[in-house]
Amino acid sequence: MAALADPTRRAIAESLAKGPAPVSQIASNLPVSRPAVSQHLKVLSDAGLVTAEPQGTRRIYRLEPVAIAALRDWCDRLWDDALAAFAAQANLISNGESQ
Amino acid sequence: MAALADPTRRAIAESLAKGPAPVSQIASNLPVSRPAVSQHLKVLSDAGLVTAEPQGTRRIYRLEPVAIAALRDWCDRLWDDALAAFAAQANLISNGESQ
DNA sequence: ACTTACGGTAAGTCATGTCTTACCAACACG
DNA sequence: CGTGTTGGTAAGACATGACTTACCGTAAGT
Repeated sequence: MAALADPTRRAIAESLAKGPAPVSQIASNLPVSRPAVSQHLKVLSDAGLVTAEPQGTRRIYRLEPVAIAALRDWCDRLWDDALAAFAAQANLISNGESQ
Repeated sequence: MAALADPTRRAIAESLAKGPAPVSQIASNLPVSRPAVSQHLKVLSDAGLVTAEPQGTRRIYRLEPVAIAALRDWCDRLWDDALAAFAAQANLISNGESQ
């Protein structure tokens, strides 16, 4: 999740969500140089968010759906915990809490 | 979403998911000083992820569920796009693509 | 084989962010 | 009305990270 902190990396992720692409194509839609994109892709790859498949001199990067699912699960857990805590507090109040 | 990049802030968010708390209580469960927590809370507050309610000398922070929902929506959109792209490519192949 | 395109890596610069200590304001309580 | 507690802010040290240019390896095509 820390891998998606950088706006450029989020842009890369959103770009790859629309379909796999080689490095140059990704870089052409971004305001940074190609080596910068390579470095970002390394971070995303280390985080397991993307995978690369060599195809001749090109490397086709694609988004890894299971990693996105894991991220969504984290959000869901936070959401559920927050709701449970809210419900618990609501019960306390409805049971006659002193404020 | 960039606000949740820092591990300490994620820990704060997870802590607040279990229920509202004043600053000192949050800081007592973390390996950083109280001012650091205050600064993190400011970032989270600016991002709309948490809200504060003054209560005497204390300030009770609580997680903002709608912000969590927005985060989850972002994940869902990424997920849906990735699946749609995958399905589109699968259709191309099944229709007899030359690769 | 030579050339060209693609992409990863190294080195270096520069900005951003995180943490600390020190200080100050505000509310509650004796 | 002083005293203690709570918490936000300032200043500064320090690390981390993002970007650039330059370079090199590798595969494809003529």
